[in-house]
Parts: sequence; structure tokens; C-alpha cells
Amino acid sequence: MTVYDIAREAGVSVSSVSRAINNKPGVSKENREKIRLLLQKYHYQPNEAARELVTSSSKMVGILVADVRIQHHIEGAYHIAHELANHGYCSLILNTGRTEQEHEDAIQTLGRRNVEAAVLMGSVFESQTIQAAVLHYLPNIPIFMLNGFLDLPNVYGVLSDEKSGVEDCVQLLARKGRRSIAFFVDDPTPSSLRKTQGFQSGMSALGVQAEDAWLYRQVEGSVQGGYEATRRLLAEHPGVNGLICSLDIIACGAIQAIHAAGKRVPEDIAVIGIDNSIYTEICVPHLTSLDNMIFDSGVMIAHKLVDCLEGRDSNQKTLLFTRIHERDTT
Amino acid sequence: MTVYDIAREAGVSVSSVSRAINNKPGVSKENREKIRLLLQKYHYQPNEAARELVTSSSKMVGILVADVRIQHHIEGAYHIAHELANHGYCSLILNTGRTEQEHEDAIQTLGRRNVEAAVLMGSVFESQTIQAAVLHYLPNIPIFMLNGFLDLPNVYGVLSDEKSGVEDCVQLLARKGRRSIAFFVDDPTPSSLRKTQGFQSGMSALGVQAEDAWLYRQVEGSVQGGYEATRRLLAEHPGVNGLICSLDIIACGAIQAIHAAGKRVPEDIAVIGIDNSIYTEICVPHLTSLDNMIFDSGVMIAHKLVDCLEGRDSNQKTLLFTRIHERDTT
DNA sequence: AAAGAAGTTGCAATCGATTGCAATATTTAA
DNA sequence: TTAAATATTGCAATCGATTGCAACTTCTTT
Repeated sequence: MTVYDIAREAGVSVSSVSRAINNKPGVSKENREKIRLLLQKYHYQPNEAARELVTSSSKMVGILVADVRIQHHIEGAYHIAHELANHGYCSLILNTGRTEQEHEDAIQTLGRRNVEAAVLMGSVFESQTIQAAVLHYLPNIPIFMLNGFLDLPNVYGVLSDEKSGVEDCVQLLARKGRRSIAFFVDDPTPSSLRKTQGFQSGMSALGVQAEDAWLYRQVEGSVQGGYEATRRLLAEHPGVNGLICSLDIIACGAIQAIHAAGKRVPEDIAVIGIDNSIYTEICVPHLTSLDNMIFDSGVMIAHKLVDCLEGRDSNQKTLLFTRIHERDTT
Repeated sequence: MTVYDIAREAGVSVSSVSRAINNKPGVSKENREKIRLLLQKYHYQPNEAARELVTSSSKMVGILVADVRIQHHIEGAYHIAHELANHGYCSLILNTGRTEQEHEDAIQTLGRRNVEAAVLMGSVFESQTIQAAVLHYLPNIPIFMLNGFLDLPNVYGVLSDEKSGVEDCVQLLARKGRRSIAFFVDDPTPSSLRKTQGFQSGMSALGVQAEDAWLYRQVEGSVQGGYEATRRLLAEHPGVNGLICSLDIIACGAIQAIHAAGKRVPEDIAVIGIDNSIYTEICVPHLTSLDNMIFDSGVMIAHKLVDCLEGRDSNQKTLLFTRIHERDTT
């Protein structure tokens, strides 16, 4: 079914049909009605490719998700997609995989699909390669970054101040009388770098020597990973009485390992996770966690995106404040 | 940058450029090379809308996700998207919301975007309305359903035998000496209906009267929901010694409520969840859970989809067997 | 009743690719 | 050397919409 078929059967020209479809003036009442009935009768759906070709507007937005394991990213992506659907936009969600090459390919794909905006979810997109790719393939559309930023005129970023967030965690532990504090961090991304910096500056603010700020890098982001790292920690530093984990799920594994070693949480070791995810209320005791506002960032990005597509303006860089949700592990 | 620009600068016709881009025969070595260099120089990307219009193949697949909260659906969707990306297809992932109207709209959208196949994730798509919508808007493309099926020639379904799965759960509890068993079920979807049937037939196979098979419907799918329902259960049926929950997360809440009431898991009450999700190893004790193969279904759908797009044939309906992962709550 | 304004209508060009076909160039075979 | 076979090339149509423009109605207004 094309506009031509409809036009023929209605005994009018394609222009009239097109105008009727798009509710534009220039069609008489009777013809409008005649056309409306035919559209309905044949379940006519316009061919978006043809439409896109002539109007050069695709009504699509690209969303790149780097790490599927982070629930908040996923939910954020779906939230954005849903919000956009309400405004007549389709979301092209691409799961980009791990390598920079894959990220670049994904950006290229968005370019050729003529998306009208792009969302990059995850701090891994904060890199030179991506910056270059954006310049090449998406120079003219707004780019929205979750938990990241690139210094380009068309880039909008929503970030949370993870560094001070982790500093706050250290201070909270200090207030609870803990000074032998360890930090578990997962994959080396810009985001975990910021968290690590927060840990280090927080500890040195406490007057703790760098070598006594026990930093465990590349802890696997899973219950198992947290469990194993904690066993190592307890063996290497039996005096530890505070622990901060870059992911809630790692903290869940840590709690289990601490219990398995016959120690109590929080009496012997206080634990703080990061993300304030659903896991915090599944584990027992319920996990104190730093809310890094990932979900809120997603919501905010959805807003900014809609604003932008509808011609309203907004800040290029938004910094959100983090907040510790204190539960039963501190 | 269009093929015309490239053609002009290379001093050849657009046909040659097009053929060169698509690695088709009919272009001399020298011209091929000349064109290749120009494409590279200008970071040329073909306009997919134009391509789609003439070839009427969009290289896009639609994925509808009904319930974002189910981690396995999400991960399945991303898995499928990733697999398809390796075969040159883009995924249009739509988060459809709750109402049938939204589902229908989403299917309409897929139609007008000319997707070459569609994946419907979630049993909620197993309905008359959707069947009609598919007939109207997607009559000619293959449809892949996860945990659901429609009796149409172009529909492929991968389902797990949830009914017998839940029957098995009942039997497992029975073997552990439990006969006072409750079942918590969340939203009324075709899937939870099958689970409910499994519970009922399993219980009657044990010779338990229907009124003694304690069925709690519409338990909210959250830790809180499980907690509240369990408090009610313990008040109404203090003798309960077995519990099956339609979602792991509900079971997590249940365990906490049981502990709060001063009872032990599994000694006093054995608990089984469904989904075999990550939550099973976060809660303590680790949750025994029925693996309903949602993730495997996703992987299998990705396979079927690729097979189908590449012209190979496959079964319309695939039934997967479920399996109980016994952990520490039974 | 005539002139002007306002509303309808359809022709034809356009978007950026692909592709069948005819024309031309090149290679091979006799 | 020439005819036949093969390879290269570009013209022009095509996909299905949108839209500016000119032609044509119909309705006001004086």
C-alpha cells in the first residue's frame, strides 16, 4: 500500500493524500474523509525510508550501551527509549561490546542511519578514539553522555561527582571509627579512575599513608569476584575494619566472605557499595551504598534530549551530587 | 557526501561508484582503487534510507521488550542485538510499556520501519490483540517469540515448559517432607498462568485439596512485595513449610520475612524461586531456583533469527526443559 | 455582476541510493 | 587480422514519500 494506491482509489492526487496523512491544510473536508477511510481500510503505514529520504529526518535516536551488566544503564536506556517513543522517536539501541573498535563501528552505524541524536551510556566513551569518531561520523547532531564528557560543541554530559562521593564514603567510615580501610575497584574505566582518586584523596585527608590505603584493582564485577578479593584482603590485612567496593555486587560477595571468615558486618568490618542498586536490599544486612545517580542521570538525559529535539536549549555539562544511602552495613 | 559527489570527483558514473561500494563486478581495478580512496578521504557513509527505499531491505530487526524489570529479558535482548550486529543488522529495541495499546503501537512502528524480523520478549505478547496486530502490520516477516507463541505461519516461538517446571518444584518440596505449600505469583500473564497451573496440578498430584494449596495472586514483583506477602502468609497459615515464588526477587523478600518472624530457612520453611537469576546467590542462604531457560531462550532465538535471515529453515515451536538449581533454601 | 481573496487540486521535481540494459572498450580465439 | 566473447561504463528508471508552484474552483465583497 502506497500513497499512489490510496490516491488512485480515492480518485485524487498523491499530493492530497500526503497532505491528508500529515494533517496539512489544502484538502477539502470530503476528500479528507474519503482518504481517511481508505487509509484505515488498508491499514496504511507510511514507508519511513521514503519519508526520511525526502525530509532527511529519521525520527530515530541512537543509544549506545557499553556495559550490559550495569542494571542502571540498561534501565536508563529503556527509560530514555520510552520517553522518546512518547515524542514520536524510535530508539536504535546498540550494545557495543568491549573494544574501542566496536565502539567506533557503532558510532559509524549511527551515522549512516541518520539518527537525530545519540546517547552514549558509560564512562568508557570518554576517550580520544571516540572523540575522533564523533567528529567524523556524528559532527552535526547532539550527543548525550551518561557519566562522561567530551569537549566538543555538540556534546552534552551528565556526570556525578564520584570522586567526592567516594571521599564522603571514606569520611563516613572514619566517623564510625574506621581507619584501616580497603577499596575494591573493578575494570579500569574513567569512572573507576575517578572513584579511585576519591578513595586516595579521602584517605590522605584522614592522614593515612598511601601504603596503608589498601587498594585492590581489577576485582571482577561479580559476587564471586567480591568474595575472592575479600578472602585475599582478610589474609593480607587482618586488621581491616572498613571496605568500599566500586560495585554493589562486589560488596555482596564481600559480606558473604566476611561472614564465612567468622567476622561480623558492620561491627568488625563496615562495608559500603556503589550504585545504590536493587542488590542493596537483597543482601543481608542491607547494604549501605553510594548513590551515584546513574538512574537519575538517565532520566535527566531523557529530558535534555527531548528539550534539544524540540529546540529548547540546555547546559552542556551537568554535575549531579552523589548521596550515601545508609543502611545496615555501616 | 553522496555517490554523485564521489562519482564527479572520480570522473566516473554513479553506477560505478555504487558497484565499487558494494564489491560488485563491473568496475576496473583502477577505478575501484580511485573510488576507494575517495570514499576513505571523505569518510563516506551510504544513506541507509535511500538504500532501503530501493532495495526494500532495511537491515533492521525489531525487538520488543515488555518488562524491563526482568533482567534475563534485557540481557537476552542485548545478546540478540549483539549477535545481529555481527551479521550486519541493526536492532530497533522498543520498550513497550504495560498496556495492550502500547504493544500494538509498537508493532505498528516496526511495520512502518520495514524491519526484516521481529522479536517479542515476554509472554504478554501471547494475546488475541497482538495476533491481530501482527497479521495487520507484520504479515510477511518472521516473528520470534520468547516464552510465548502465536499460531501463525510466520511465528517462531521458544518456550520453556513452566508448568512441569513448577510441578517439579512441588515434587522437590514433597520429597523434603513438605506438604503445606504456598505459591506466590505476580502479575497475571500467560506465563504466570502456566506456573499457577503447574502448582495446582502438582499439588493435586500430591493429593492435596485445592483449598489447602495456598495460592497468593498478584504479589508485587519486588523484595518488598515478597516480604509483605510472606507476613500475610505466616499470619494466615502458620503451619506452612514450603514456598514457591514466581520470581526470585519475591523469594528474596520472603526469606527476609521468614527470618524476621524468627523461623529458619530451609529447616522451618523451604523456599524456591523462579528464574535462576543473579539474585539467587546474593541472598543468604543462597536460593534454590527453577531455571526457566529465559537466557538460553534468548540465545536460541538469536540463532534461529540468523538462520532464518540467511535462508536456513528451523522449527516453528521449540520447547525447552526447565531445571531446578538446588542451593541452600531447600 | 465583476474583481479579488481564499481554498483546492495535481503536476512534476526531489531526496540518494541500486540496477537492467544498451553502448563501448578490451581481450581472446581462430 | 578479424570476429566473437568478455569486461567495463554510464544512462535512465525506480523505490515511496514530500512540497513548491501553477491552474483551477469557490466564496466574498462592493
